[in-house]
Amino acid sequence: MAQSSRKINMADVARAAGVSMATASRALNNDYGVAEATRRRVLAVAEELSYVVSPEASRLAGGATGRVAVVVPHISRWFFATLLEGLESVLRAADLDVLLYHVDGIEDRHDFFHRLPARRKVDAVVVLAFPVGEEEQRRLELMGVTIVAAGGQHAPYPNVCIDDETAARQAMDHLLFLGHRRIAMIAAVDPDQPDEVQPSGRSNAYYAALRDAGIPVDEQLVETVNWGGTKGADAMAKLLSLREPPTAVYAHSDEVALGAVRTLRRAGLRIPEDVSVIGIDDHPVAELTDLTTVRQPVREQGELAGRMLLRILRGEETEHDVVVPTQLVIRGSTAPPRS
Amino acid sequence: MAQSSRKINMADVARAAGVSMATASRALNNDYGVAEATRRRVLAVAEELSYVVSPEASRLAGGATGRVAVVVPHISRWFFATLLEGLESVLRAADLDVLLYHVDGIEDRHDFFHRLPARRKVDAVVVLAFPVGEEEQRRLELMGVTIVAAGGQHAPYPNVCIDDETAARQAMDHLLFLGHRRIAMIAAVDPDQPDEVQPSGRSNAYYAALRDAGIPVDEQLVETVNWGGTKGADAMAKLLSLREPPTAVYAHSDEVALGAVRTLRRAGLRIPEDVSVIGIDDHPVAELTDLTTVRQPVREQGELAGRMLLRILRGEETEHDVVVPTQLVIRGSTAPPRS
DNA sequence: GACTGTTTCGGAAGCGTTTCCGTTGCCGAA
DNA sequence: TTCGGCAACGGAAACGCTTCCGAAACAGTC
Repeated sequence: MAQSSRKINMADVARAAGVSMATASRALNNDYGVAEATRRRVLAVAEELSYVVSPEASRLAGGATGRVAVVVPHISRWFFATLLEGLESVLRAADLDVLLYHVDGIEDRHDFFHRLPARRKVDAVVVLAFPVGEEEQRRLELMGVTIVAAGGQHAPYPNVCIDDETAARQAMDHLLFLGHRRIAMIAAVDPDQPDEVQPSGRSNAYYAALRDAGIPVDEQLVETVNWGGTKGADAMAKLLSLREPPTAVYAHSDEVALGAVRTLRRAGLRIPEDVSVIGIDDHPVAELTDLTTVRQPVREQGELAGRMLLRILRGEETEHDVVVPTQLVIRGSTAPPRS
Repeated sequence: MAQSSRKINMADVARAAGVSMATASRALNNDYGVAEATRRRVLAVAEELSYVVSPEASRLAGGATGRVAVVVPHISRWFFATLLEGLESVLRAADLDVLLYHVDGIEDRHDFFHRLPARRKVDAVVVLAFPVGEEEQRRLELMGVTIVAAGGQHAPYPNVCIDDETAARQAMDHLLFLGHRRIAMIAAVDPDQPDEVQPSGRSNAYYAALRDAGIPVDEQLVETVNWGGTKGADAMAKLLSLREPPTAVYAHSDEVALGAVRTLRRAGLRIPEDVSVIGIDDHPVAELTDLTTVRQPVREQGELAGRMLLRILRGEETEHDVVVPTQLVIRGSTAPPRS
């Protein structure tokens, strides 16, 4: 019997399970009003026939799409990719499909927010690792879908993130505790994000820590660069050209810190004997390069956001803001200052 | 007249333009068989009513889904994420949506090919950065959609990749040229991939290069580890415990190479004076750590795969296999052996 | 035993397109 | 004048689901 190969639909499943389409639909969607035995039978048949509902038809008829959009910048960078990885894993476990929207640069970003609302392609959107501007918020509202954020800072949506200020403070306090008083900061800004939404907790903490330690701020010790390691290297070079260079460097991220390390090494300086370096994130290469840093649980943030979304989608209550803890990881790039 | 606010559909447009739905549809889709004047009228009306076709309905009725599935392991690793980034950018520019399927581990992988969660949801699937087993190929066929591969090795589908053997050979030849004769290899295997599909070009080249140089193989100098940097560190430790340690180390990837570097540094050895280290990939951190390596254009591979797919989807001819070139990047981790 | 309430389930009406088949109208050729 | 051919267009059947509404079955209550 070489028939088949025809595309099977819900009617086939219903027939095979000996129920009506209505019941089949309810069973497949885990809807209310289906006897447990019936549901199981339908599910079994569906599995057997390796049937999947057509999202188009489902959506057309008024159901959910089973899709969620994930908006994320800079996928190729560890932090963002890892966040995505965590999120994807829980979403997919829940049988939701992930629509990936990579937005690098203001332009992309604008484009995304401008056109997504037109098409109702998803049940929800997750904004990963960047703050959402006001205009953009308005566009999102317009879609009328669930929204969740993660990895960025305080968002107007259910959100999971770290406390940047605390994390930064942990780094600074470690340096201070070691006895450093001349501490430089290499701040990183994302050139692809509008200035107004740049989170600044990591900078604030620098000043706060210094103030609390009674150390006057020397603005020469503060460098601001675009994200990315090579920029960190340049900044370090500038710092080394000061009459009185720092004994320790606090970088906004491990990548930037690594850039600084390169410059220091090339200058023949030893780490940590001559200069201490600390980063934030606990990027995998931090472990490989013996870099002291402040760890943030990245994958977990993605996972938590995913679970949060699931709960909301199910109509359950959920906390609005989740802040995950960070932790100082001491490796070989920090030590007390010489003398 | 506060009527309206009802969602307008193609029927409304057709009516307003004084044509049938059939004609409206054809006009909107730029199909054949519509008088120019009519088409313009329909388009004008649609614009006026700010009407957009419902993608769901459109697809239900027989159009393409406008989506493509991307299957990729280890997103959080630079190589995979970058490939994805390149692919996504061209796909999205072509107005295709990307459905992300992350498969880490045999299990995930099996699950994906077994359940084929993407079936009926996409027009094509792109397999990123891993070889597809025979059984898996059979499952994929089952979806009856276009398939393209990238970043893995020789695939039975249209494919873009580097020539692993050539790349590895470039690394080895560099070491050989510098005068090294005692060269170790730290080979990396992916524990998440079935053995049968592990590409081995990077290993083959080691033996071939040695043979061509007339250097006998010392199996003690070959270490095989799982992907990931810390494993590279362990392997290096083993290598250093040999009676006659290598003067140079060729690692299958930059990450593994970095692991080796850490061990060497901890042992107080200088790079490259005491030991040379070379990797493959040109991972961003290679630049930050002054690591000599063989660059492969990763983002481009993703982009090329995307364009290839686009061409196929449009029914155009396209080359079946694209091999992109690799290139030696000399930095500070390699030098002639001492004395 | 009649009645009410609760589950479980089926019929069938959409949802908004595309596309298969025709039909109509017009032009030039015979 | 008739007719074949062709471009332009219309009717209506899918497409595959969700959900409203009502029927049936059954349990519990007085």
